[in-house]
Amino acid sequence: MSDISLIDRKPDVLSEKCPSRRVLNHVTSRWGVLVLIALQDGTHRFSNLRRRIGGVSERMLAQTLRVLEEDGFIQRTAYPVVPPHVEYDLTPLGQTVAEKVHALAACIEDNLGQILATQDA
Amino acid sequence: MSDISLIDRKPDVLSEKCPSRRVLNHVTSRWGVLVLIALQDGTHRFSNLRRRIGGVSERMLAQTLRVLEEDGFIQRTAYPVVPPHVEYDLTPLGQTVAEKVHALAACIEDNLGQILATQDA
DNA sequence: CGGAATCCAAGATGATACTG
DNA sequence: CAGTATCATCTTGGATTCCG
Repeated sequence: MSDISLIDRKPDVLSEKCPSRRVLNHVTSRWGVLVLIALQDGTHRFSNLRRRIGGVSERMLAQTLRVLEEDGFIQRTAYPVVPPHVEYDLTPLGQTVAEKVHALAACIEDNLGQILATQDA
Repeated sequence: MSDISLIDRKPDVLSEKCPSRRVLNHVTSRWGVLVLIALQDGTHRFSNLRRRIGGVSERMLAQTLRVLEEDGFIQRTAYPVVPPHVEYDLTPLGQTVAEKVHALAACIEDNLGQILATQDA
């Protein structure tokens, strides 16, 4: 007797236990979304990213970068010099995901007028 | 002297004060993503949705539905009968957004194998 | 059935100070 | 520069109870 959860044929975010949901949460986290978008135009250093993403704290930026690196979306490159020099890039997979995230954000930006009007009504 | 923040020419999620970021947070919230995906195949009732989205509590489902309705992504229709009968649908704008969200989720589901392998390494 | 209200636990986030 | 450690806070989320 086969157990579908063991075979795990097809990931499904609607299923409570599916690991895809955890990854999705990383990507759609408050700062994860913005980091992916900010990295779309190429390599960035830590403080550069921090300036680019309005309102993010050092702590949350570092944490978000670490999580997204663990998932394989971000490539971290540290040059052993002083003062430290660390660069962040999207991996190929990261670029794919970033495109989707960016499309979503753009969609919201494009319709923001309508959305805000709806809320007022 | 023009104030760009007042003119608000172009919404930008990377800007701390931009209202688009608030909306983006609603859409990418833990349950918001899943509600939008679950509603893609048409009308659903409350308890139906609750069963479909693994792990969501009544409280969070109700709250998420309300927020997404306020943003104009979801249409709520209550029939004045007893017992109560309430239906939820995506609005046209909601469908647009749901497509982007679904594309993102599908992208993660498709690459889940690679992602999990990366994490183990 | 479809919620709203309350209470409480857990996790996310931030400010600050410190370090290699 | 690029973080980490610590502590305080603020938000999220869940369980339960009650209601039209």
